[in-house]
Amino acid sequence: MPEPSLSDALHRLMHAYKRQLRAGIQEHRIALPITQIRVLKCIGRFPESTARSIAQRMNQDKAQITRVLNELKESTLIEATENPDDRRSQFLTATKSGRRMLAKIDQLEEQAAAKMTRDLSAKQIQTFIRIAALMTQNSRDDPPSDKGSKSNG
Amino acid sequence: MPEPSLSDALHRLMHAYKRQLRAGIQEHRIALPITQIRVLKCIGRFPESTARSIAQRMNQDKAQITRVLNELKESTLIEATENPDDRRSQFLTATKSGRRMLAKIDQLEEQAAAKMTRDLSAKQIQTFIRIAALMTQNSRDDPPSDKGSKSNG
DNA sequence: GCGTTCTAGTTGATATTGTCAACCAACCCG
DNA sequence: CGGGTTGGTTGACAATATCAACTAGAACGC
Repeated sequence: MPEPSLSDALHRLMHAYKRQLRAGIQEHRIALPITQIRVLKCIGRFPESTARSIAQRMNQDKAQITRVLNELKESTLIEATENPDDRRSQFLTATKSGRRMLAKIDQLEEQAAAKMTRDLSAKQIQTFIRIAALMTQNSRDDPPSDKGSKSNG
Repeated sequence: MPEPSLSDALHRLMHAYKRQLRAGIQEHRIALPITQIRVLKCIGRFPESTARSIAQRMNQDKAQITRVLNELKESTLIEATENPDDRRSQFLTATKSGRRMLAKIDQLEEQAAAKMTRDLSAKQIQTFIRIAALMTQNSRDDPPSDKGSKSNG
C-alpha cells in the first residue's frame, strides 16, 4: 500500500458493508433488498414519515423513494394513511408484519456492525460514527450543481 | 437524531461520497463512471495488474471487472500486454491518455475528500481511514461464501 | 501423453440502484 | 380565479452488482 487514501478507504468500506448486510440478510432469510430495508427502517423510526421527508432524510431521489415505497406497500410491510394537513401527501407507517421485519433487521444490522467492529473499542466506533456524520454533513452543505429539486421546507 | 447507528452513518456517508465524486467529475468534465475511474486508478497504482488481481483488490466480481476493463480499453485509457508466465491473463497498464486522466482524477478526489473533511483535523482523517480499513478487514476476514484463494498479497 | 481439476477471464441474463425529466394534483399567494 | 410552488408519480434509462455457464490455458496425477 503506497498511501491509504480516503477515497479508497471509503470505497472499500462501503463495499464491505454491503456484502456484510447481504450476508446477514441471507442468513436471516429476509427477502428484501437493502434499499427497502433502509426505507422501512426510516419509516419505523420516524412517525409521520412522508415520501418527501424520507427522501430528504436519506438524501435520495424522490423517484427512487416512491418506487421503494410502492414495493413496501405491495409486501404489506407499510401502509399509508391520509395526511389531514395536506391531501397530496400520506403518512407512512409500518404494519404489524413491517414491525416484525424491523425487529429482525435490527438484529442483523447489529450483527453486521458487530462483526465489522469486533476488534474496535466503543470509543473508536463512536469516533468513526461522529466523523462519518461530519463528513456527510460537509458534503451536503454546499451542493455545487444546478439541481432544481433540492429545495426543502 | 434518536440514536446514531453505525449502519445509518455508513449509508449516509457512502451516498454523500458518491454524490461528491459525481459533482467533481462533472466539474472536471470527466466522462467516466465511477467504477471505471476506480479500476483505472487501481491499474495506475499497481504494476502488472490483471483482471483477477484487480477483482481481488477491489473485492468485486470478476465479471464486473471484465466489463469495466473492456470499457476502459475501448476508451484507450488502458491497454493489455501479454503475461509471459500465463497465457490466459494479461497485464494491464494505463496508456498515455490514461495517465493524464489519472492525474485529473487524483485532483478531483483530493478536492472531494478535502471538501468532506474540510473541518476535520488531519488526525481525525487518519483516524477515520484507519478505522475504516479495520472494519473492511473484519468484514473480509470471514466471508460467508468464498471459495478460498486468498493467496495473493 | 492424457484426463482431471483448477484457475483467469469472458459472456449473458438479470436484479438492484440511482438519475433526470415530464407530469399531475394539491397547495399557497395574490 | 390564475400562476407559481410543492408532494408525489411515472417513464426512460444509465450504472452497478451478481450469478451461472462457458472458454482456454495451467497444474497435477497417472
